[in-house]
Amino acid sequence: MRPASLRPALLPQRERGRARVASLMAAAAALFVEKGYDATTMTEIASRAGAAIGSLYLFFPVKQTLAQAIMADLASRLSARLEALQDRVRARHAAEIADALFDELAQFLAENPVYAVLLDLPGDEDWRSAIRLQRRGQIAQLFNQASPALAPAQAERLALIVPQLMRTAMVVSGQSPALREGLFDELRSMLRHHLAWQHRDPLSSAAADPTSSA
Amino acid sequence: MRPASLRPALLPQRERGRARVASLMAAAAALFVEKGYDATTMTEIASRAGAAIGSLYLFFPVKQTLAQAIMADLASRLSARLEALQDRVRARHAAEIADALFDELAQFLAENPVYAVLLDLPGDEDWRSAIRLQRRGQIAQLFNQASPALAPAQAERLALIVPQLMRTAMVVSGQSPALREGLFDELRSMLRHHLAWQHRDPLSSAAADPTSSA
Amino acid sequence: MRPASLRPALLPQRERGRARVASLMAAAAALFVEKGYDATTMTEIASRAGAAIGSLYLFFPVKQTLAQAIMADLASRLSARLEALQDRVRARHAAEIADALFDELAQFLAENPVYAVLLDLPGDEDWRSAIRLQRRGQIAQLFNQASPALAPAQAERLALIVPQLMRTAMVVSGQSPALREGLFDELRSMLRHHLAWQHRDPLSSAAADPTSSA
Amino acid sequence: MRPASLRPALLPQRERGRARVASLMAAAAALFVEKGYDATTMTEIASRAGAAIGSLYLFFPVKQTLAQAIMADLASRLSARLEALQDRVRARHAAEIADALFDELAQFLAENPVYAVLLDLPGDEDWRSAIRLQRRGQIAQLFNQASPALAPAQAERLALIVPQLMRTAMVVSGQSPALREGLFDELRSMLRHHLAWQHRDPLSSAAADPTSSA
DNA sequence: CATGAATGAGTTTTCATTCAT
DNA sequence: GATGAATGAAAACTCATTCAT
Repeated sequence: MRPASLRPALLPQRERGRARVASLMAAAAALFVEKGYDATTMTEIASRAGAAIGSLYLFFPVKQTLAQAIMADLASRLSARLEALQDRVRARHAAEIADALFDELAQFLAENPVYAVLLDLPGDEDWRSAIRLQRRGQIAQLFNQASPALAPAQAERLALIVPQLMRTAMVVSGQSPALREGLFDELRSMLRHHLAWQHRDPLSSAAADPTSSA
Repeated sequence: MRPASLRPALLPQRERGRARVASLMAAAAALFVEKGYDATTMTEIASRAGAAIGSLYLFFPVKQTLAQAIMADLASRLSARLEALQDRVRARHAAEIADALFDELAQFLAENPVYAVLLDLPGDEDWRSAIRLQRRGQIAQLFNQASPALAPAQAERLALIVPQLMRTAMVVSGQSPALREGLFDELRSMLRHHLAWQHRDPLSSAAADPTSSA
Repeated sequence: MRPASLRPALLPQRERGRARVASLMAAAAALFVEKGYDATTMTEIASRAGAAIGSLYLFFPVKQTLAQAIMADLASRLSARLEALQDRVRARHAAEIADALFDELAQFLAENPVYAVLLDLPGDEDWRSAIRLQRRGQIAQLFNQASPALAPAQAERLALIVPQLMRTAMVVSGQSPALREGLFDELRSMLRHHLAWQHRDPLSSAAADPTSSA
Repeated sequence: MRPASLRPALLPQRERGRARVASLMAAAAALFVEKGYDATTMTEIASRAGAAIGSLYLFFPVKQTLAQAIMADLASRLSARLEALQDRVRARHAAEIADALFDELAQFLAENPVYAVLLDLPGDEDWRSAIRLQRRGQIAQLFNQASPALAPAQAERLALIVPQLMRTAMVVSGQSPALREGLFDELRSMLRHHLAWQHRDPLSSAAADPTSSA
């Protein structure tokens, strides 16, 4: 493996180029999901996209740039969705926000399984942390607008938790449909109750918690 | 090169061999956690264990067998722990069981981070599914003994969910200690409340759920 | 390492590639003859052909495929020759056919010693049997067209015998030239007389065989 | 691969040692026939013989010494048989000698297929040539005692040819029994006629050869 | 003598990346 | 831009041989 070239990824100028880049990214995404990032070879990607290996390198001079490009695209799509969501749930109860967020993420991950694959790669490159950070920020924002208001620290924690809960749901996508369905509801309700509990009438708190370990 | 699986994994018969196998597995586990499975080379493993590459292949004729051996070991340790746990929580409330299970898994994963790394590898070999299946079965058992009783289907779901919640907790282990601490408690309490809620006095059920989306 | 046969043998599409493939096969053939199949390394082949090891694997992803490619080529050449021969000897006496076949094979093996080397490798892969079978069929055909006609079963036997006689002749190619010369003639005449004898005037048969062991 | 040790093969002193050596040689011979010399590993040989790899090296410090030991044994057995044969066929007709020799070799090779395998290895070590030379000499002797006498040069040639004819018969040992049987007879009669022809009444020679290419 | 672990040079094979056309 | 051949460092894996007990 020679040192990665410094040449930046060529930006496709014409329509034809943009289509080609899209098909290369699609092929790569599909393969990353099927076999994992490491096990997928550049040659395989090119060939699945019906392109020559040279063409692939024209646009993505280093394998990682493919991952980055795919993730940049998905991150911005997700970001847009979350932004739209933000408008819809402003000033709702945290439980409702969680519910909506849950659905949004579920749909997104179902449509773009490669997102999880690439975000969970070992190693911690900067661009990956950056994407995670941005997502966390956006989700925290979402919860910060809840009414009644959440403690900012909890919003932070939820921003970490919710996406992971989603991954749980995804992991079992290979399971029987019935199980998956139930699982989904269970997770969603768990989250909802959690938030409901924390923001119920504080007076009844201590007495009502049958699980308090104290 | 003839097919890789013809050469059987030698099982060490003398003390010296057993020690070497242990040190090789330890070196491999450490490296898998540090750099990921794919990025770790056999040469590196051998060298970290202070062994010759040939010695490594003597016991683990294919890289995958290392992963399998490590996982087989960890799976049986975890299984033993869960069995012990089962005796301690028999006939407790589901919420309590969840709490105890949560702690048990947390400790196990903290001590054996390689467990998560190897179980989450891309691809779906049989031995990996088998390990997952066994774990699910054991955890479901745990919940099936709860009192008041859970629906068996829910026990199944929880057996899927709890380990994932744990992973969530682990994933963020790179975060600031303060955040991690809070996160941990948040997850645990989420689970506890969820179970508490579902199995509280049934009479007050419908009226008391402030989050019902209906 | 994933199973070796997933990476398909690239077939060269440009002139440059075809030339390289030819030179790789030539280098391999030469080395197989010089040192035997097993003792020849892929590295050595590439280097003798003036190519990088990666280029060799580009076209021959497994060592065996080199042997196969070489044999496929030679087998088709030999087949063509035998077909041509068939036209020349149609309806001749079996002894004459044998003689001509003998010469044809002798020349072929002298020009392509690797043919014998690769056909005689230990193990019995399918492609090797297939080549042998085809050759047998073609030679049997040759003898089936003899006049007077041979019993089909004998044609079959000859198809097995003649190539081996040739090998005999080749094996001793390391001997002194004088001996080799005589040997060659001896083998050829043995075959000729054998066939002549069996198909002479049947009336004198029994009485004339001075060697009958009866 | 380190340089071959200079330590000579240990000669087994006690009965137990001799038995072990025999079983090691038997295991090696069997494997050499099954998979070829190169493809057979020392470890495999030891394990098939139920011995430790260390024990194998105790008696055969280099892989080649195994081949040599096996061949030395077989060569002397064959030599003894040929010597016995010599007494039985003294002063017989060359055709009869050939016939008897044919049978003798056939039986020997059927019983000891490893003989052919090891004698035909690529490369030309001295010990191998020596064995071939000795065999040739002995067979030439056989024919030199024929009556009427053969030209010494022809005896030499036959000494080269007959063993090869035998190999022909062996090569097809995988064929259907019927074919094999017929093949055997065909080869034997070919040889018999060849010798009969050459030593018939010289007066009728020219006229009687229907295949003379002149 | 026996044994089984250990060794490491040598082989095959892979694949990200570059180059010539 | 496009293509397909070329590259070679690095990885996986082998196995004859040696060594410690």
